[in-house]
Amino acid sequence: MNAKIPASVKTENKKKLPLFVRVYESIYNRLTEGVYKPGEQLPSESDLAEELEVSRGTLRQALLLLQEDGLIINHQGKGSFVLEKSLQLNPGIERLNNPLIIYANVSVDQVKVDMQFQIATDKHREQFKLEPSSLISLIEIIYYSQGTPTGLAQIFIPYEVLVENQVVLSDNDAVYEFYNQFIGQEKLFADSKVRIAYARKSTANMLHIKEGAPMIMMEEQVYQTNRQVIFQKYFMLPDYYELKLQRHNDRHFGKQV
Amino acid sequence: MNAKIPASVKTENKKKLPLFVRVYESIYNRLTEGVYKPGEQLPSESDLAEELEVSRGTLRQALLLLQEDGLIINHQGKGSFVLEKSLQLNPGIERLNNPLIIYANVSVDQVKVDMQFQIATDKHREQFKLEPSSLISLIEIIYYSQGTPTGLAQIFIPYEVLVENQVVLSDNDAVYEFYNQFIGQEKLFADSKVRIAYARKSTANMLHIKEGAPMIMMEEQVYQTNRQVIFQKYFMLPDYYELKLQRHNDRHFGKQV
DNA sequence: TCGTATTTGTACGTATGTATT
DNA sequence: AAATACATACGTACAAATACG
Repeated sequence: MNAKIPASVKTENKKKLPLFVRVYESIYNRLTEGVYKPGEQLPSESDLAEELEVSRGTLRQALLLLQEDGLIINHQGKGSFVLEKSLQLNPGIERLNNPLIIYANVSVDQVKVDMQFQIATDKHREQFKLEPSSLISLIEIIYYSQGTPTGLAQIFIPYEVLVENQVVLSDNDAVYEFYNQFIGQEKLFADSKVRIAYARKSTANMLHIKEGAPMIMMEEQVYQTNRQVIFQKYFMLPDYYELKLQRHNDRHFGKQV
Repeated sequence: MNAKIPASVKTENKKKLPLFVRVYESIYNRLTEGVYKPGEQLPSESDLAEELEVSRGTLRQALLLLQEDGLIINHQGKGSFVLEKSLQLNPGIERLNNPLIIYANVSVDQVKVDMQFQIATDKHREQFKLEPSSLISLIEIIYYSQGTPTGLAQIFIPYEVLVENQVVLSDNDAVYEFYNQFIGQEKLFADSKVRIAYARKSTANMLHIKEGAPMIMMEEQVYQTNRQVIFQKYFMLPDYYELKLQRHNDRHFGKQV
């Protein structure tokens, strides 16, 4: 037990967050600050709980989060251990991020945003469960690195979703900001497909590549709780992109879920 | 409350599994059997716990697993609901599976397995933390659909890992079986990269494609607890493959993990 | 080899907080 | 405003795996 460590996490400012989250953040900070170093064993749950002045159950909730982050690993009978840095994986595309920004091997320093409105096709209407003659907005974003295009995003959002979120439609920058913020929010999930696509004339022109050139294409439906809110496609030029990803084999319990 | 449902899950045969797992399986079965239908509300946690004769905490552990499976969703104050079938996503490549089999849009009905041993290169030695002059086995598997190649797997496994797992090396079929079983086991995870690769002469010959043809390439290091046990590459012909994937935005708590 | 102590995993009961109806 | 339902938190007890003498 280390006496120099602040005794209680309860006294911290963020009072609205659940206790187990604050405990998580507290231990997370110790990990990043090197109080507990890679490979080391954490104090026992009883000791840690006592030190942080929470119940063991609450502490275990926090440790569970750290496990999900891939920062620590628990072994029954042995203890909890900080994983080696080499094993602390950065989150990949299984997190709902914007791969055009995250996975570029050059720095994306410029975007060109274009926005237009279309009458929803039958396919759109079915996907988004829209009324007839609803409007769909198509946001096209071209990503550049030092003047050279690296990729393209095509984002379909029902007009009504934009209205609900009070987006200022007259300003392309505001729309871009909205999109980035919207994708980052919690409780969103997406059903995605990754394949090779070959540039059609229009995309070839936009990305300054030859017609028929292969690109990494990621196509996905994004859901908010139980409603689809976005349909989008990411086109990535193969020279600039490599999708990173963590793959796990969690529980199956004999049953292939 | 439905009186026809067997009262207790405690009396089931599988006594070794934790109670919350048996409760999970019990509710899972009710979902697949349609006792609780998509869109419906589950009984309240208190009722369900009482009916299944477990504590509410244990029931909640089971419900958590169902949530992670993407089968149900909980809303504070409202209740737990079965997700619509359309929203019940099939697990994608974020699960450590063999994409060459899972994501082929044609049925893979034949494989050709080849195995050879190499002296570990410095890169291999570093990756796997091997002694000098260790041996690495390279397993090459070509996947066919009706005689046509669809993809290729190149799997590097240290010889000592094969020995530990008592693999019969003389039989290629046994090696193939071992690999499938090994990949499917629990507590394995992988750091993966997906990009476009262009066929070199040797792979072009194996897959009956032109040199320079684009392929989806997935390259990954597979770890068991804290030791790398496999380095592998999957090459997928773009005509036959589309990688499916679920993307989430879980917790961040203000902090980008 | 065999206990014994330690450590994590599971399970229960209870109480209270918070969001929804 | 009251009732309902899920979320959080605590305390306790025991089981299971591991470590150690």
